[in-house]
Amino acid sequence: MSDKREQLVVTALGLFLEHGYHATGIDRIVAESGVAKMTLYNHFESKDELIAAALQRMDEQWSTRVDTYLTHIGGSPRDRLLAVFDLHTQWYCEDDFHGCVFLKASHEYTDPAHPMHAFAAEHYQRLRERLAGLAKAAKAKRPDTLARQLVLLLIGATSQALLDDDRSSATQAREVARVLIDAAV
Amino acid sequence: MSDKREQLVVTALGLFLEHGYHATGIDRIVAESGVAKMTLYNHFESKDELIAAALQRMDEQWSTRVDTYLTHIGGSPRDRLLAVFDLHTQWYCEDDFHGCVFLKASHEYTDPAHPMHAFAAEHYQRLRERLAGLAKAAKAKRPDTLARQLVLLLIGATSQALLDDDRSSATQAREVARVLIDAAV
DNA sequence: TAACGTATGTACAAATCTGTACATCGTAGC
DNA sequence: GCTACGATGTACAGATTTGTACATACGTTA
Repeated sequence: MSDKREQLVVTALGLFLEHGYHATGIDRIVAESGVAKMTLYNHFESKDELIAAALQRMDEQWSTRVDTYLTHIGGSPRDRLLAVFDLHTQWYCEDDFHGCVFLKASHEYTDPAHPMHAFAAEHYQRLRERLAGLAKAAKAKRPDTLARQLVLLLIGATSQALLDDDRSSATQAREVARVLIDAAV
Repeated sequence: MSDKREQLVVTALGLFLEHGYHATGIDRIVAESGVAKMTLYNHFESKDELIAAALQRMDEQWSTRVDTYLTHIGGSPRDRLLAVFDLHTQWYCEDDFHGCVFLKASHEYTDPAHPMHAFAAEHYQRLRERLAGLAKAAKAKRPDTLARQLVLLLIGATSQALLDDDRSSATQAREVARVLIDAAV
């Protein structure tokens, strides 16, 4: 019966996204999740552990989301590289889009050695490796370099989407990506 | 004798950069600046006003820094567009680099209507317009589109430099920028 | 029926947060 | 020397923070 734990992580994730980690208090998480405070501390040792669980969950969520989207899209490796940008456009158009929890973590915990910051870096490292695999399949000359460039574009698009409330930044980044990919094969 | 006000803004800016806005308390700003708390509230009505003053100051600081760097560099408009990326590399290599206060503001205050978020968006809008002017001087076909792409690259480079503790992300973005600029003229 | 694990609600501890009150000190101008 | 003003230090108010104590209730299982 880990229904309560699930509710806590989901509620916390939403609040962290909208208001940040430091600005979101335990009391608010408890109130909005409809769970008793003692239940929270029964499932998690501390607020930091709840944050870590929320990041972990978002990481898994994105992993499967990218997986299912790319397998559903199909097409050539090049098409799938570009499709990642379409997926980001979908994301930015969601009503509850408030940026990326991992970029947010790197901004609130600037020390690279901090667990939250480190996990955020690893999340994007995993994305980078996945794109490098696709780039290699697309016969790019330097797949790792291309993957790094594409992730930089995605991070830029996500940051700009939040900053300018601009849902089109991913299509804009996609145009740049197309030029890069076609130049790299 | 607004020496104290200056000291407060400088100290606050550094703390906001390293720890964020919500995580930085008034007491710490007061302690590290060596100024009495009442002096702070003599110069600023509230913490939010101090944050606003810090953002304002950083905006002016960057404006003059870009100005002096570009006039010192000289060269063609194309060279100066690329030089902006070199300036960012310089920035990332500073010891006290902890990301961008404006991107940080957009992450901690996700509501686009929030004054801090709005000011951050305006800061990058000013940069965008400046780059559009250079792009026009470089005879780019669509200078506004190019400027948007370049700002997206800069935002991506800055976010990635913080996330991955990677001081080379600006040179990486510069490579992409070079391709875009040469394709746009 | 009895026992056990989980969830609950309230109350609280201890620290920290923003902002204020107030008496005092130091200096610059008249 | 006197006045005015900015800066100081301390103490505090009131709210909020994370985390805990404890008695109670519910449901399942033995």
